[in-house]
Amino acid sequence: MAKAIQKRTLETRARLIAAAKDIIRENGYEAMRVEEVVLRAGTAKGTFFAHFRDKDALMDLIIGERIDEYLDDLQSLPAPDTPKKMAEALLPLCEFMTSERYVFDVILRYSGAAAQEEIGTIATTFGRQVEILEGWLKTYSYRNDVSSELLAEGIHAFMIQAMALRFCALHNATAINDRLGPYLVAWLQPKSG
Amino acid sequence: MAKAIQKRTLETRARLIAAAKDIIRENGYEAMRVEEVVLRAGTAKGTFFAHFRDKDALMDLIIGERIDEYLDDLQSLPAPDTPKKMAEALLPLCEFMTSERYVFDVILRYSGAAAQEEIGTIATTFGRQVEILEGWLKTYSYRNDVSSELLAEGIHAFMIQAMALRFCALHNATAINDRLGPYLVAWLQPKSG
DNA sequence: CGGCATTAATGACCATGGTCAATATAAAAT
DNA sequence: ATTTTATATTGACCATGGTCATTAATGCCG
Repeated sequence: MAKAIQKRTLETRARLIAAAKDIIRENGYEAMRVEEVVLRAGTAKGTFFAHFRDKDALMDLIIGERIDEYLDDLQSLPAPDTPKKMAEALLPLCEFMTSERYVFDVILRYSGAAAQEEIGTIATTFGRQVEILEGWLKTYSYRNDVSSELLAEGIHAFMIQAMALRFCALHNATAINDRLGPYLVAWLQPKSG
Repeated sequence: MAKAIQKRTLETRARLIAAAKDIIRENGYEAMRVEEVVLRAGTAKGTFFAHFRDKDALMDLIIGERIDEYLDDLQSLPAPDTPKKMAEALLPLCEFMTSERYVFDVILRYSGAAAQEEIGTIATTFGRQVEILEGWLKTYSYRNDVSSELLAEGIHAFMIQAMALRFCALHNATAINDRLGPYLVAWLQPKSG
């Protein structure tokens, strides 16, 4: 049996999401409070949790949506033909992901598909990102001793690493791309065995 | 001026830590509640926060201590001469780090030196780990087109990636080492340019 | 219509981490 | 020993996410 979702439901949900986005636009992701969302949306608190498993589930949705926009941009770009250019192409996405400590935390938490069962929006975007990277890797052959899937996963790992070090007191002097660039060169164009 | 810490302070602190460890031993990391710690230690709640910035700071301490033990083990081992053996050597540490979703979350949060200013225990262990890896990399030359520091950071990135995928609904079928092994082979012994 | 079943919304309530002005204790100065 | 200062402890209180039994809409059917 289909769910038979009422129109009202969709409206309420839309109002909640809109309210959350407003708050984020005004004061950033970290500032989002369920109470405030619910107040602006004109619903009771319980309603929020009838629509979203928890606060993070809504964050996952909103952040994931945003990531998807960056991936759209990436996809409209020509495949970069050097590791350095690749790092540059990925920079805007990295910058968004690290725009707030809180945002990066949510992404880390959900990228590993935190919510055990369901695959959330962010986790989905990660799959998509790996696909885009694989496309790039097939366009220009960087190295061919390993599968492009493995290469793509590696790029992902290095992105996370470069971003994480941004928040590290010991290492935050270096810009993301001054770190990601060398990583990708070493990963995609090793000089020898 | 030195702080002139009282003996009492150290005792209280020790009681708090001991209580927390007891709870963890009995019911796991996730189960640790400040209220319960304080109850067992026989102090007021406020005392807890006079000793630790927040709950996570204590977790950082306890988990970091544990990681240090694993690093001691690693250090007492002979340097592994192949990427595969390296992955095997790192397995116990990886298993501890992923023993609970919550533990991995704390590690991720604090590895990037979450608490902006102070360098916590976990962040410190990460520095130490990189040192150990660098030692290994210098003993047997894997590849020499890049610095061993960069290589060590890469190994770290791949460890995180392999562990994160453990919690991913899409990828949790693969064992950590079936993933880490290939990563390290590709990273440390690339076959060509 | 007017009942009837299904789905949505409500808000009082709970769990838990965290704060802070007030108080008690220890160490130093007289 | 008494006063003074520094440090540690306290617990009532707050902030915020999350729950759930109850109530209200909605839509269907005769």
